Amino acid sequence: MVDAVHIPSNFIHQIIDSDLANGKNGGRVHTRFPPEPNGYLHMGHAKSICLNFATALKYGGKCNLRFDDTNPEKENLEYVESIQASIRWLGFDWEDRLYYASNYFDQLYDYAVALVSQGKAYVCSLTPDQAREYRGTLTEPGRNSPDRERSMEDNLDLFSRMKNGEFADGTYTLRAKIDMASPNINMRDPVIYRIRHAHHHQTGNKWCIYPMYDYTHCISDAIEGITHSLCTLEFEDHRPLYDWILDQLDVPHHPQQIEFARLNLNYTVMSKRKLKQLVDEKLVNGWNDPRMPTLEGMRRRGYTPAAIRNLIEIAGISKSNSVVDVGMLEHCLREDLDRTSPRAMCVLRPLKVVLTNYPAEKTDILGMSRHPKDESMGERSMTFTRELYIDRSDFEEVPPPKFKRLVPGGEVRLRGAYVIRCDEIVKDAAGNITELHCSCDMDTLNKNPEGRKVKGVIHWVSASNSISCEVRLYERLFTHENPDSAEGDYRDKLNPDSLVVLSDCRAEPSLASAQPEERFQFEREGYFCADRFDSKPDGLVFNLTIGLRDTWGKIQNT
RNA sequence: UGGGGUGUCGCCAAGUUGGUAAGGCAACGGAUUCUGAUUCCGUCAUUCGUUGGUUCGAGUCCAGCCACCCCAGCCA
Repeated sequence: MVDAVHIPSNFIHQIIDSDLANGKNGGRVHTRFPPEPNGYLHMGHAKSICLNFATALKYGGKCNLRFDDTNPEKENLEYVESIQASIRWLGFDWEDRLYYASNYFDQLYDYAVALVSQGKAYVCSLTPDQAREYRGTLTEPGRNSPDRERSMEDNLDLFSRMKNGEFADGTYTLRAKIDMASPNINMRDPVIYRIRHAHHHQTGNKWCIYPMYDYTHCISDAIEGITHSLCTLEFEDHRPLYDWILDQLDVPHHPQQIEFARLNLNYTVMSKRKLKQLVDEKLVNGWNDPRMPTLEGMRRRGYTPAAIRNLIEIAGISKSNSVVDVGMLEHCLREDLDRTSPRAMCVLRPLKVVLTNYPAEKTDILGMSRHPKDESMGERSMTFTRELYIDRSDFEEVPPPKFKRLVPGGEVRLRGAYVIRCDEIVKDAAGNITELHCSCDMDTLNKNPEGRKVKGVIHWVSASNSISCEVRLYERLFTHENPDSAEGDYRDKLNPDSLVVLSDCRAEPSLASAQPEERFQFEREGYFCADRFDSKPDGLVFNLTIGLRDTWGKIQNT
């Protein structure tokens, strides 16, 4: 459990401060994160998780995990498990407070009976189509159901028979009796129970009627003693119903619902429907594809929980619909990764370099710090040999202006080793560069050459003393800032280069022991992590989490 | 054209009793650097959707207007 998540004060905390000052709730603060187990958690959920848990932490309160499992047909255990794993991974702990709305089905039923007994709810036989027609429109009031004045006795009997399984799905519903003319459509006698002969992942076949969200959520909150029920903006219109239900019933407590804006990020989609479509149409490789904004995908990609938490912190909590720039997330990521990742060298696109003046049998064992600013990470060693690999992008036969890497006749420093000069370019029959013949200035180990400045520093690996590995390079899934925008299908805005697999990269020997999910900074390239599922000791696979800031690349593109 | 919300710098976002626009991201300069990384300095809203009004004084109060988001599931 992270003990310090700082959500900066926001309008919700101001409400809580004022509640506390007024002695409301006996000084308690109790929140909950209430996912429906009908899919995997994504970045949007992370906001709610952080807000709810961090708020509890800030005020010395508690936060429950409650599965809002009132629609069995869409839910399953796999989601229940994945959701818990993701919340733990993010760094939060609900201790012994894991609940399910289905825990309350008996109480919920009793409360419904109480409502019927008070004449505040009735059994309705309208079909879904009829119900829609009776509901009216945004600008016209609805009409009362013909069943609205059914006697309390008959309602009780019918509701009990609904529960006992005497009726088929869709034949009856239980509706709250409120006001069919309300300008708020949620108040036009909303359905609170429907018949569903479906197996439930928690309650099995015990029930064939299931309570609706609006009816369930407020009562669940009340039962759990939730003080502040935080939810997203689209539920603002539901608040009157939330309060109405609790006002009718003899519940132990009346929580306050407060709404905040969802998290939106540019260059991605967040809707469950679209995410599912990407998976189903194999546009990505599953829900945990490293390009997905799901927490499982981001985890596999190498994102750190701290970076995600930090983004939520700096993005803030408000009520305005906004789109956060992924650049902010990337900033949080690099900030955390730079601090925590040991450095290593890995040549992504190898180009052989032969040091003509370096004896074939000679070798240098070079010690290099794992982190330039954190000595506690220690050192690793690399073997320097006559034949090396450098990255193809670090050599240009015809260099662009301001290029400060290797060029014909030019010098460059091999990081942590010697300064070399390119003397000869070797090409194959097709004119492709196959190797470089260079000379090594043997007097430049750990010291600068006399009388000249060598500006460029590039990374390298010994040809014989390095290991082969696969590297998966990821970019943003979409090329379009707003894939959801009106023009065109979001799938047409997918980035064709979002995944590039490099199968013969050369890594320094110390990387051989990389464990799944272990993170590194490959110097001058970016942050990588060993793939959680595919990386094996004899077949290392690294995922690019995020590249280093690339001002050179930016200069070139302008 | 019903109801509920929101509009402060390219992107987030503070601004609580009206007193003269925080911060972060991005961007742009520059310094340091054996990662074109990191770090470090500096620049970046006479203006708060808009029009009026009240006031010595308004992002903050009042009125009108405009734009955008959400709601007509027996989904959550």
